[in-house]
Amino acid sequence: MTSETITREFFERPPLVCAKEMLGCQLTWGDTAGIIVETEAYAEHGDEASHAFFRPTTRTFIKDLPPGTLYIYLNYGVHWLLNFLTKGDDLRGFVLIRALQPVAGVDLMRKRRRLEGEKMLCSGPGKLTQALGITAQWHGKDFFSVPGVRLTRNRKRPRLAIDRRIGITKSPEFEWRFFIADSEYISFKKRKPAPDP
DNA sequence: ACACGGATACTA
DNA sequence: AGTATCCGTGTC
Repeated sequence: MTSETITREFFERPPLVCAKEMLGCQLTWGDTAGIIVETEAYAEHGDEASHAFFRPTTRTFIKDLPPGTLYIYLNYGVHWLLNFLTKGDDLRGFVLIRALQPVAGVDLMRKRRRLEGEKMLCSGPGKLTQALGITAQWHGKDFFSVPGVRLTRNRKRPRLAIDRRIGITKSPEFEWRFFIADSEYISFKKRKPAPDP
């Protein structure tokens, strides 16, 4: 099976493009790994849900650091959330990793999560960081300089599904959440289709 | 439906 | 220093 390693050029594109293209890629983090099955995009400009909209330090972060830098922060005082900085020419922002399908180190994930069920291990942005052992110690680090960590594409493009982002109150209308349509490992069931008029 | 939780960044 | 903010999870 061919396996292509993702390099920095991947992230030299807009967050919407990267968020879609990361689906189906394998994220390896030390002794654990998972297929990315769900992502969300956040834009530097025009997106009120992005930290860049209300935090000067996040705008500085985007300006000063290279594409592929990890942006990790604590949410609700409990969960670390993993984001990648992406920089297209004039469209910059972040991709939030929201769910993985576990493929390696599953027993270690179970131990860290104190859970047995495989589908529960990484089916949420806070769950997957706990399963992979990700904390703020990698915040601001260049993904391509972290030992034992890599992104690879080792399967054909999955069938995409699109929906609104989850858990936000600002700019809720943007359909910037992407997931693998038939995956059993996403964080949130697909919204019911709108009833016929 | 609701409690839990704390680092961060911004104000003063 | 003090406080408002927050892109969730698990259990009720």
